[in-house]
Amino acid sequence: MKAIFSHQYYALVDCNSFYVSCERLFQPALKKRPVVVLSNNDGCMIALSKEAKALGLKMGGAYHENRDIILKNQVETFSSNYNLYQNISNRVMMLLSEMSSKIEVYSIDEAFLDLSLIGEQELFEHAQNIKETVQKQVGIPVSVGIGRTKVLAKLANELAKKSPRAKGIVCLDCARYEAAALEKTLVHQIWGVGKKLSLKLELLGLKTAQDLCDYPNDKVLHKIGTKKMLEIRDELRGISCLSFIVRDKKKNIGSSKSFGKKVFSIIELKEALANYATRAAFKMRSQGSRAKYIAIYMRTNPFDRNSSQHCEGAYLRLEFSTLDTREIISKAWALADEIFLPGYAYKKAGIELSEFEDRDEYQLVLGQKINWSAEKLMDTMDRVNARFGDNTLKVMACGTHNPWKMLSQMKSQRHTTHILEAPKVRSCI
DNA sequence: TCTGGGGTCCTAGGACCC
DNA sequence: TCTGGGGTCCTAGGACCC
Repeated sequence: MKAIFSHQYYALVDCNSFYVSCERLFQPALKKRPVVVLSNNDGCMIALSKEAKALGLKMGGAYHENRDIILKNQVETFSSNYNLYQNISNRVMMLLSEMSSKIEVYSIDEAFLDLSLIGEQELFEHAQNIKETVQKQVGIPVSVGIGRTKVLAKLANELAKKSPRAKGIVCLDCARYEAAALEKTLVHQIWGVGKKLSLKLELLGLKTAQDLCDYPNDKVLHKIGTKKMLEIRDELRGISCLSFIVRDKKKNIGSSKSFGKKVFSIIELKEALANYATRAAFKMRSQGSRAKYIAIYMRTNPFDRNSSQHCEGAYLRLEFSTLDTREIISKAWALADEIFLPGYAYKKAGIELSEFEDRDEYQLVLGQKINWSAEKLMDTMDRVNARFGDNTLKVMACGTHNPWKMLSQMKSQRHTTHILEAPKVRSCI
């Protein structure tokens, strides 16, 4: 007889090797084959199938350093295709929200579910149902971890992914299971404990999650990792500290990318910035916001030891918030003029918008006029681009040739978001 | 040749005020 | 020689996440 807790429970549902699973969805022949998905610019590996990991390939590893292994083992390689991944993610999240009273979408491939309406005896069965339903209706394999707090649910999920016996589900619904899980988890594997914090914890002699859970000295923990560290320990003890966040709007929105080649000219760099600004401004308008704060940065390639380095940022705060892509570009360009240094080989640039106000409800200053024509123009531009594809309408500052543009040589089709790239089905009748 | 991009939260310490 | 103290607000930057 197991001692069952009487508590609130959370589930963490995480899609297995999400980007790889999305690619496999449209190419079933890739099942059981080694597959990797590359970051923007085809720089490093950001998603790997189990089979690819077994070859010794690592998450975050540089593509060019592992090309030999990849070619020799015929590893299927894809450039990232975010249109596809976001669309599949939306389908998964929609389904999950139907299976829970409350859902916190934590990232593109994982979500916390509030299980307060599920009876304790039914938790495991519910996890099985979630797993099977997502697999059947969207075609994406997921792992489910259940625990009394978010940190415990996350920990359960890690074990669900690792242990072959668990078959993708770990439910910490009794003291014995919970203790075993804490004992098996090392401090650096705890959610919220990164490299720096785990080093400090290890210096204290704490090796496992159980050690941290049992550690009584609040003062010492606070010194190591402030309030956050204490919250993590309490969550491990089953005391809920991290709130369930139903994310509404983002507080800052950025866009930055590495260039496909070295950029020496400010004209090309500004063109890239105009494109990034366009994207950030569009994302901001989609959530109904307007920005007051604009920051940009540019940097050379830190890996290139033979070239001189320059990395600098600049920002400004507008008198009145804006949602006008043209205004954002012109401010970004002015900032670029301030910090750009000729003679350097720039590799990356980015823009960030923040200090948002609500698009339609914000404080006007005496004498301030709303630029209705700009608002209408932006709305029209967004609608046209939504209907006919990104960049159908754009500001000329974005240029047309974009020689700095990143490489993305192995991208799959936008199967679900672009009509010309949808899979074709042939009838045999 | 080639090493991601996009976020959140927290806090120390500076600036300023009385 | 002695040179206040307490409070608030802001922000850059650190740490972490996927």
